[in-house]
Amino acid sequence: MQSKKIFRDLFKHIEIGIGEVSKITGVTQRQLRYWEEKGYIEPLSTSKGVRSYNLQTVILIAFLKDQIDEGYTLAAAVKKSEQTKQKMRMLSEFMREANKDLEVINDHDDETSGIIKFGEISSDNGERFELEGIVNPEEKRFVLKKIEK
DNA sequence: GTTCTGACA
DNA sequence: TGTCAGCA
Repeated sequence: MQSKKIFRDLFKHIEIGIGEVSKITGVTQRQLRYWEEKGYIEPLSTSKGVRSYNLQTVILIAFLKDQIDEGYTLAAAVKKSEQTKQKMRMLSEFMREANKDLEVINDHDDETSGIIKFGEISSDNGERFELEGIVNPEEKRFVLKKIEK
C-alpha cells in the first residue's frame, strides 16, 4: 500500500510559507505569529528564521479559524482542537480493530447517507444483536436489532 | 516582492 | 489584533 507512505510524506515534507498559509486559511500573518508566541502552533524550524508550516499545522490553523468564526475564543478553540484530536485518535484506533467486517449500504444519491452495519455484538447474558448506524441529513443514530434464535 | 521583530493604538 | 517602521 503505497498511498499510506505518500500521505505520510505529504504531511511530513510539504512546507508552506506564512504568506501562503495566511492566504489559504484567512488568518493574518500577525495572528499566526501571535498564536505561535502563545504556543498554540509550531512552525517548522527553519535556517534563516523564515517560518514555514507543515500540512498538519495548516489543518490545525484552519480548524482554529473555523472555531473563532463560530464565536469561540482562541483559547477555547485550542482546547477544543485538543479534545477533538484525542477523540478522533481513540475512535480511529477502536475502529481499526472493530470494523473488520463492517458493511456500508449507501444511499445512491447521497454518499453520506445510508446504513453502517457494524456486525454482531453480544450482551453479558449471551443475547446477540446486530448493530447498525443510521446516517442521513436528519439523523445519526445507532439501532440495535436482537437476533432471535 | 516577502518576511521578521518591535512598538503603539 | 491591525498597522507601520526599518531591516535582511
